[in-house]
Amino acid sequence: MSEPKKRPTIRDVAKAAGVSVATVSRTLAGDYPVAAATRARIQRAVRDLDYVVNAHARALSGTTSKIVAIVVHDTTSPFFAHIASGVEQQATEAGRLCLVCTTHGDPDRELEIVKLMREQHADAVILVGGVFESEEYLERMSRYAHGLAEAGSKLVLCGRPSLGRDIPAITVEYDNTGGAFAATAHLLSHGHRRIAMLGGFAGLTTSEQRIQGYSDALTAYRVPVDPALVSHGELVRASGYERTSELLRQGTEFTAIFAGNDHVAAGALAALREAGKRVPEDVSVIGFDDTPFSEDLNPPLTTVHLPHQELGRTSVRMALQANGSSRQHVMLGTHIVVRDSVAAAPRPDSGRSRGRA
Amino acid sequence: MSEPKKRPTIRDVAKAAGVSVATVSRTLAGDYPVAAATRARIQRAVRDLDYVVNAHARALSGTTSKIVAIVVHDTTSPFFAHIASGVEQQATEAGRLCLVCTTHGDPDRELEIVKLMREQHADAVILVGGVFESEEYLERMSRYAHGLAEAGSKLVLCGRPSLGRDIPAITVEYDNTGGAFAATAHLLSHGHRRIAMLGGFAGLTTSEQRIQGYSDALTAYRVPVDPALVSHGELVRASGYERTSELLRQGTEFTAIFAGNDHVAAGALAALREAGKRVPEDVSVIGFDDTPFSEDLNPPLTTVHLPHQELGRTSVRMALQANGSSRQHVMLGTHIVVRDSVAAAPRPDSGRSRGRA
DNA sequence: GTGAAAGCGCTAACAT
DNA sequence: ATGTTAGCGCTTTCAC
Repeated sequence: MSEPKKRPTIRDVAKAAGVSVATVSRTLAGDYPVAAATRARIQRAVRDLDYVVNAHARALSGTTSKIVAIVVHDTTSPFFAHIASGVEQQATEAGRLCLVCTTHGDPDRELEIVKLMREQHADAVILVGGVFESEEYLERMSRYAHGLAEAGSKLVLCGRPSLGRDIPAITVEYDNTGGAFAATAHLLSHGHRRIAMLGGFAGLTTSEQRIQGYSDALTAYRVPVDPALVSHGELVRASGYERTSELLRQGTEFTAIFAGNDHVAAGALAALREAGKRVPEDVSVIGFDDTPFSEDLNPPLTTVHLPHQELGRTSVRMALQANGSSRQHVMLGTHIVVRDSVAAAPRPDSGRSRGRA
Repeated sequence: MSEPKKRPTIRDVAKAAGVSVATVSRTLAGDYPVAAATRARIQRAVRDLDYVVNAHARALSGTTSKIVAIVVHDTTSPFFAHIASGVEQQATEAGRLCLVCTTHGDPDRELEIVKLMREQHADAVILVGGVFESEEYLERMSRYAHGLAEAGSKLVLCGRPSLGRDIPAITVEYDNTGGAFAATAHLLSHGHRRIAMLGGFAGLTTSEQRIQGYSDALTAYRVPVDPALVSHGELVRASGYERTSELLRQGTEFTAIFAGNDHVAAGALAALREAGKRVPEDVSVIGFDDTPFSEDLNPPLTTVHLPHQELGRTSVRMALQANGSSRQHVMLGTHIVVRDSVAAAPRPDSGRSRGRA
């Protein structure tokens, strides 16, 4: 076991090139007039010694950390994965490294992570996805925002609602309510009136917005909202499966399902199939997210497309733009992707669907 | 715009608590005897000032950077996403932050990233997935390994073959060849003899191994390998779709498909369906990966399960274990998940499949 | 165009 | 148990 011979420092390079460390630093930074000959000697030394700067030393002496942090609930869900991908790409283009952390939806963990990000002096911290907007949340977020701002980091809220003028945070949202409205209206315009809504956890901002869009659409069509048709739960496949099975078991009447996201839709599809219901002949299903696998579901899923990548890229862009004030607000659009899971509502007397009353 | 009032430093805390910086440092580190009263005063000061350490300063003065880096081709593919998730979780449990970078399969980009990781003094650098094993690759990887080792980082090769004793790198593989063998044997044991292999890019380590497993199984069953049945390409859905369509168009005879991964399988399924072939009655299909959406394909896909999460976790664990030498080697197992896409080969004269000769 | 030197905020000896 | 101090490796005035 040979001594881990210490890495060369800028001083070693300076010595090897016969110049001062200042000159080496300037040459490496590239933003300063340096004689061509000197530069060449330095670059040679760098190569010979296999020198790389120490990012911590650099970050410590003033300049930026070159790090962008993104915090998500979970990295494997396509919703987060695609947003993260957008962040990563844009960060890379901006010469930044990308730190990824997960909270699994735990607010305390989120708090802890934001603290870690402050320690890292990340250039930007991007908080993604829904949260429970309690009083406590507001207060906490306000502290985050200030702490980060003082540490010189930009805070961006991605896919979660704006907090208003007094808090230094950039907001990059997608039109959640609008998307849910469109999805519901799509079903409504196909003649469906009994539409089950498989929502997310009650209280979570994203869930509430989607349910809001659902209600708004119903109201616009003068269809009363039946509480028996809306349920809350985790937006995962198993939950979609269970909630749909339960609806069927209870004998609740419905001709369409608006799933809180595509995972839930996949579960609903499976439950329906198992119960012998045909989609879309007996029951129509519409999803939310438009993740890549949606087109391979059985049948291919009609769903609402969210601009995941763009959400991520925009977040980074806003945070990093030089003259950017904190507290900007952008809202990205959504649109429906029509595939094969929605059809006209079956005639009420056709008897295939629920009870022949 | 108020002055960005500078963040408090350890010195401010020391002053506020009426102690020396050393005491503060020790208290915060927690690994040193400090009088209860003193500790309390310090913690109070920390809270009052909203102090957080500067990770760069800490990293600079000797100790570790608390960072684990993972480099993947692409973050959105479930294969990488799930491995990354395992890495992230284990890193978090070990009190590390997780840096994620993507190469999009570009070896030069990989080189660049490894350099960045050296700058960051990451505790561990985990390179994930297949590579093109050229001479150049070997040489390059050897340089990586030494550069990283000198910077005090552990290098782990995850899901790529070991490089042998002389290179300081930990290898965490899954049984790629074995998995491919099992998949092919599964088809063979169902009576299939004409099995199309939709492989990955030629030259990529992972592709070669899977094709090797395929050939080995065929050979074990004394079935000749027909080059017309094996193709190379990107392991994405579109490629699976196109290659399958092409096979059909050419009139190549086959009763089963071994897809290089589940995305390719999804594409193959779509192409088959479009061509009026039933799966598994006319053609059987087996995938590779077992990503969550596989069970929702039409029909639910029989596939080879890879221990993604475990691969990630193990990589971190090996790299971080105190007494761990560099250059260990672990191989994780795989297994077949049976669903509905494989059935007995159709009787050759049943006429449903390819040419009635 | 180049050098000298003062930190950046922290940890780890080394004292006491 | 606590304090003093010397760096860690780099950037950045300020001189020349």
